[in-house]
Amino acid sequence: MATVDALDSPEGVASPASGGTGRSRPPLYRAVAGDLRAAITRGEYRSGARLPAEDELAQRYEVSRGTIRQALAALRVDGLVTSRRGTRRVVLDGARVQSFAELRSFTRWARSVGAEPGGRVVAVEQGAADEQEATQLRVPEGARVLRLRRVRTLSGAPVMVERTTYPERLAALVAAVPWDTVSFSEALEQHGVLFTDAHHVIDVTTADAHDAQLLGCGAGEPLLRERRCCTDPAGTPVEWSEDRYLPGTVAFTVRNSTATSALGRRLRPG
Amino acid sequence: MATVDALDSPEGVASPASGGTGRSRPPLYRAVAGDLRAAITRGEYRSGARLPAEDELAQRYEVSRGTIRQALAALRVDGLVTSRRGTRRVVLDGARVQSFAELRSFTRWARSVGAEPGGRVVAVEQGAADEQEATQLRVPEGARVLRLRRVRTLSGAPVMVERTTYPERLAALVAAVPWDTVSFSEALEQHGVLFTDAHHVIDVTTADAHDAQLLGCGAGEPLLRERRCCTDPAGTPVEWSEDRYLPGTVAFTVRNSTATSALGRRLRPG
DNA sequence: TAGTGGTCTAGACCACAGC
DNA sequence: CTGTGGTCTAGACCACTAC
Repeated sequence: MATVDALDSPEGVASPASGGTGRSRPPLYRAVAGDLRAAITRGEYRSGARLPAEDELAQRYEVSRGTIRQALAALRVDGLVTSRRGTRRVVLDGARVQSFAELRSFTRWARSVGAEPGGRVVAVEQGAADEQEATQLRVPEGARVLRLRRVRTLSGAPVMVERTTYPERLAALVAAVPWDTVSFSEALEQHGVLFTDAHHVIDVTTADAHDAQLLGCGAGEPLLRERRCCTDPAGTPVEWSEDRYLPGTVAFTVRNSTATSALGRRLRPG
Repeated sequence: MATVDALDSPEGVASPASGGTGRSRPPLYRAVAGDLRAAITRGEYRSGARLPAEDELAQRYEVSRGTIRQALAALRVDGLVTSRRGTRRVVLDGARVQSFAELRSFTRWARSVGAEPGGRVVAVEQGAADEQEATQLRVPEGARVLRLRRVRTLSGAPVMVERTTYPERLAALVAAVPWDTVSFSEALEQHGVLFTDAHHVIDVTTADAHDAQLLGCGAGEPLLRERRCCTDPAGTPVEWSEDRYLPGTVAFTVRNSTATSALGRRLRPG
């Protein structure tokens, strides 16, 4: 059950002089959100059920209503509950929402769905930014960039070709990552590179000869394409990638609502 | 410039005994968010620039810091600004984010990008829900549903085939909408149907004979597919739709961040 | 050390849903 | 009408950044 016990997290007592950055205590509202999320997952509040009122939750968790509202806002963003003035919150049909990290990293996503992620670097090259790369990474056209091409596999079977471009500023760091590393993302994060925002564009393209060879399909066959630009907290682009998936291997899902709307349709030029 | 003037919205003085629902005054934070959004769009705060501090904004708009934070949270969700403790907010490269309504409604979206939306109903039928429809609309398999198939056009050219299924509860309402209505969404909203949450799945499919005929492409050619389920505030499904776009006409875009993550990748069964 | 955003509280009033 | 979530305020303390 959802009691205050859930808030007495072990990290409460800070062991001083610990190594690393020694993260500060996680905020209360996150603990509350986590507990409510767990209760929903556990089936304590089934799909369609009404959540307790904010005031009641505030009493139960012994926090203020504001903190409860922060927690509920998080659930709202994840599409787990509705919110309407005048009535209690209702639990939505709870498709699990992926974390930002799972979204950005093929490796993390694969692990989260219980598949075995793999990858093979097929090309690394230093080059001059073309128009698209320049625009996305916000560097001058012709600036030096590092390109990395990999085949990504699930349980050994190739499902995607990934073409990632990094700005020169990160080139040395990327080049230093062993080629057989499964997750470049995690490696870069360990070196202090922060990914905090991403912009995705999803459409259809066709396989070129190289794609066809790597994925074992025919040239000209349709592929699901995701182009993605990740930025750091200052808004500076840190990675630009074009991923091409074999049809039938993955689909992209989006949840949104009147309160939060991050998906968009885009008119293609021409 | 961003002054309090922006907050003195005309709807301040309520004309009593007006028709319709006579919406209540829009919240302050929305006015602030709108003003900041406009300032960014106007180029007053360019990409990469730092926004004023919360306290300064609070003074400038003569509202509390809490209200300013609500407004800034909205900009954050839209991917317009970053947020990091210790430094001012930074304006991100501002791709305009579409509203939920623009997202859900082809008509609204088309208008928002300055294109001329059109549509033609090619079939309306009463039928029994198949497995997918039953799951999505959360009705028993075999329950009566209303299916609507339309070709959607941009400036006269067909770009998409839309197959929408409504639960029986809405059938009468939908059937009463004139077939030449451009936006069924707006028509339904005017009759009190609320759309507040949506779940989208995006992938690739191939054109069947009917698609090919309607879109003027070859059967078997790849199409970009969006399947969408919209629910009302109580979480009850109100619409299930499968839209198939000609490649090259639209792309889907998603913005997300560590703070808000609504996009997901999904493993396809099989 | 000063500035800034993140978190949290306590209380107030309002609009809307449902009885 | 009562209960509920939405909005707003005023103030507090803390963690982190940048100087």
